Amino acid sequence: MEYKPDEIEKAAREKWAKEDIYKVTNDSSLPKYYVLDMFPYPSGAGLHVGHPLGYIASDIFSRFKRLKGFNVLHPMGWDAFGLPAEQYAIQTGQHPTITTEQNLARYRSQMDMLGFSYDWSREIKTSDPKFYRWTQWIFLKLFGSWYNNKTQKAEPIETLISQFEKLGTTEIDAAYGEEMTFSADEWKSFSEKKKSDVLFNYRLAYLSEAWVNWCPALGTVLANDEVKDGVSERGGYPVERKLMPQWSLRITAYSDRLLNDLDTIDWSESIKEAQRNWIGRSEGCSLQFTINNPDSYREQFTITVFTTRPDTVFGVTFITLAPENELVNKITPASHKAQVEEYVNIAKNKTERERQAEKKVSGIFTGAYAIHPFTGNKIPIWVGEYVLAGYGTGAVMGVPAHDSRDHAFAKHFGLDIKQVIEIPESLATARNEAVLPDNKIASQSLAMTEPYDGKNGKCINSDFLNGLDVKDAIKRAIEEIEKRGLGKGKINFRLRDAAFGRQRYWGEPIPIYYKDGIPTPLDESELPLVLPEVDKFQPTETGEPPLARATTWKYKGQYNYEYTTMPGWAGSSWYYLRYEDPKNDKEFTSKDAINYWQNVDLYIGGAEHATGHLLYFRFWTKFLNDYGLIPFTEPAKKLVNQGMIQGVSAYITRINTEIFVLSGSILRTLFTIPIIYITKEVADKIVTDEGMQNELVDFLNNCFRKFNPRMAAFVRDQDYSIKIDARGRNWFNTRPFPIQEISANNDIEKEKIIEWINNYDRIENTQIVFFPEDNKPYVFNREVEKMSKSKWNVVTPDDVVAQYGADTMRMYEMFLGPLELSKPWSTQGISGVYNFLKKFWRMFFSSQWSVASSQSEEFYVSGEKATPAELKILHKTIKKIDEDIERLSFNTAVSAFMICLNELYDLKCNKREILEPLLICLSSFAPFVAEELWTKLGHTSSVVKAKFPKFEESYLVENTFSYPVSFNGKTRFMLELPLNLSKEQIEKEVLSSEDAKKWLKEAPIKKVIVVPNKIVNIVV
RNA sequence: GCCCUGGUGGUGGAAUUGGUAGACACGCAGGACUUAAAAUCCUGUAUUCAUUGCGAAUGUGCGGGUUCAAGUCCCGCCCGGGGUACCA
Repeated sequence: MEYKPDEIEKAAREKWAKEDIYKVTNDSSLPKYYVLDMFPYPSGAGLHVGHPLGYIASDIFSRFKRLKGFNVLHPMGWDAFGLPAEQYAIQTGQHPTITTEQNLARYRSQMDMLGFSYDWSREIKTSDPKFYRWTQWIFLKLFGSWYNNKTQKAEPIETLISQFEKLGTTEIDAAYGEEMTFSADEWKSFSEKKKSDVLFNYRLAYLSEAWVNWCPALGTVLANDEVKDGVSERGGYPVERKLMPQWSLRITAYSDRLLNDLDTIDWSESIKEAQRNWIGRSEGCSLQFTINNPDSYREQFTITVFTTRPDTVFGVTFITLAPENELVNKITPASHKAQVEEYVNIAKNKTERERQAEKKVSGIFTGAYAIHPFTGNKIPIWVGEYVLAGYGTGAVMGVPAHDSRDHAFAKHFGLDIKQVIEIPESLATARNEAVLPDNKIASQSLAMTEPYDGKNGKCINSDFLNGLDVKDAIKRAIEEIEKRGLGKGKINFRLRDAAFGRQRYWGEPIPIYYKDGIPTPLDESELPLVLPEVDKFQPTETGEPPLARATTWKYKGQYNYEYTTMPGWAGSSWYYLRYEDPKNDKEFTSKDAINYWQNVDLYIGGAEHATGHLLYFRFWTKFLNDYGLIPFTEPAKKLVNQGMIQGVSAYITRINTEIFVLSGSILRTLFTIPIIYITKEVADKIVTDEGMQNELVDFLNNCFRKFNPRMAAFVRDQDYSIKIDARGRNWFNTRPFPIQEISANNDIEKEKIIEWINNYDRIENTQIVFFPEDNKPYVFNREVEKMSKSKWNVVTPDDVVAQYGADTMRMYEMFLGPLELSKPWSTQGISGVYNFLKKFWRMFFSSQWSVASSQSEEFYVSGEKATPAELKILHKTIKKIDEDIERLSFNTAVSAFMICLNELYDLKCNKREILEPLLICLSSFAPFVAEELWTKLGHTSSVVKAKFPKFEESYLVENTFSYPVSFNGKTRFMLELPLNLSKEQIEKEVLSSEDAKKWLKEAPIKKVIVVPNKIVNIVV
């Protein structure tokens, strides 16, 4: 009987569905295991071959754990809120609910096709009010909490209020936005509104005026991790900085714990490192500078800076403020006001992208001076873009000798550079700076051409710090600063609070309404606050978010609800808990469920969520733990990042058709020039080769004449000829072409290109020309990159499954290489896995050993007793598979199956005693084949419920070992010796062997190394 | 720039604790079966030299080192991939 994947897979799918085979219960005496895939966003394109990589791995692991006797929670659901569905809704008017439903139905069917063992009775969807009710509930808890630094826990806001009432701000050590001090009496005298504002300074979910990443094209605010290179991660639209009222979560309160607890979890080093960098802890101190203000009527101000290098305080020669710093306006004397304001305005209004692109130094002198707290010197105060408003105090002390940015700034504006740390001799030499006899360096004063920011060296020119090493000097300087009351030791984090409001429709409503201008939370009992219907998904004419369109969007018909919605990551920050008890309408998850399932044992997903989702995920877990709602502080014990399966895209190069011609005084575009396709090779040649350039110019001029006689006349009349800017690569456009259409040689008949362009670009074929005009096929330029619809390089699993079956697809993706590795998709080699499955199948059919036709073969396994050799092969494989799955080394496990099969095949083994346990091992990789053969073996229950075969060491016991014998480390021959020999006996045996004599000849033996059961090495 | 990764045959990759480098698979070459094809099976396949057989030398990005022994450990470079960037 032939192996027909489509038939057996269909049958198995139906069987599993009918028997509800993957359902798991919460009341089990078995040990639990929780395997989770990262929450997918169901996009319109469906799954491509890259998506299932992690799902296959987690599925194999889940099935394996089930066979090993665990009660395995392996759920799937949908991160259903999000921008693409809403953008689509804006374009088509179709409600995001509908699009989302369609998309996830497609995902679901693809997942079923691949045989994933999800318990679909636990399916969740973030856009379902039954789910987001609890997201809102957690938000309200965050809103009603402050962070007590003393207990290192979130606490109800009421405890803070009662402290305010008793003691004001004294004795409070809380995470806050800005420093506040008031007495209990003052607190009591505050208006309701004022009290509300003050509390927002402490709440974990709060509303404040904040600089945000505003994306005009998307009409919304984005979190830091949603902005890449100054543009939005989704869509690539420019992002501006804007000051606006904004809901945020005080994740910064958890900085320390988020950082420290990384050491307790088994996550990849690269993710942990990315989080450490993102959190960005730095130790230092604050330091105050008073302002030397000649305008005596003006208020006295102080500037506080944050520095990690107080040891360099004597090297301060200027102070720089961020353009956004409020002090700029206050300290600038009238004489400088105009210029400073102009500079500040320009700097503030730049987009993130412009700021990042701008590499040159910019800044302006404010006209004001500060007093150096130790030397009493007057030092100028500048404003500079390189100082960030959001970090530290938005002000830095300029130490140009020992900070590269300060150095660049000082050099550019001709400010003093004062060296205060000795440069180590080796470095000074490397820099060609003369070293004087007494180990002082010639450039120790003014002429430092490069900054030295290293932390090795002793302080010089630094009064009480002189002679101290940097490390000691830092301590000493902080001591002195604290003693003189100029500042105090401080730890700063790079991590910012997370913007939580989105000016969009398709997200969870924020359960807040505004009563007399005071943001007021809904009561828990009033949840869920359900997303209202709106006539359009766009902002209102006055620029308010879409929710403002809903006339009913009022609390008790009276007070306006909050118009912004939650960001995409809200639901995914806690969803893993909901799977444990997905239907509960009394609690987010029951205590019993949490106590049984606990946190995720194995979490598999892409590395792109390193600083976004995975940080919020940990943050919310810690918060819920603070309230005793869950008994653990980390959401996932082990995290594995699967590599990306990239696509290969084919690029076609064409000459930029926007050729401008100066007509009179206006630049006109010549639209009528044909589209000219050239290969990458030709394009590269044109850039450098003048002969080729001339040829192309002639060619273009001919095209004019041929395709546009009027233009040809113009060209002739004006004696116009096209010039090519050899440096300007912009001259060429590249455009992706569907990769599936192209042969392995990367070439294609030109007619095909023309046909495709007609269809997709709607350009008539008379307008398409190739250069040079030979008859050879067009050769493409290939690139390996992310699979994406827009690049026409997407390969779906559907095609692969149709051709080879899901089992082959599953095993092949695993066979490609280590799970964590990224690799381009290629089906080269898939036949190896397919052949394996076919061969495995044939082992179960009677006449397999005759080479005759396969038509008449019947299912047959022998009941004979297995031989020791057969048992050895089986148990070697059981051991290997078990170990490999445990360490997620699926590629080597697949190899092990192949090796096992080859060996059994050589022995012509078709014994049940061997094949049946092997089938169970294979069932987590190829569940369909396994189910079919399992049934044929006469079992009535599913292979899913089988027990993983027990490994018996006794079958593997050997009494001899084949020693590789090497001379000077080079292996020369093998020698089989009994295992029970002593080192001395082994040495004797080896030296007396014929082979050894041949190699030894007369050479004297210096030493013989014998490692029992490993190797023998003879040194001559 | 900084941080994290990785670099092994024609290709994907294996070598888990320093102990036979190249498992397994693809591809390729040759052969069997067949009228033929598909399917299946067998043999070979790191490189170079030698081939009459035995063989020999080289070899895990490059240059050093430690060791009886290095793909694996140490030092210094080069290249690819990913992350991040005025974070004071």
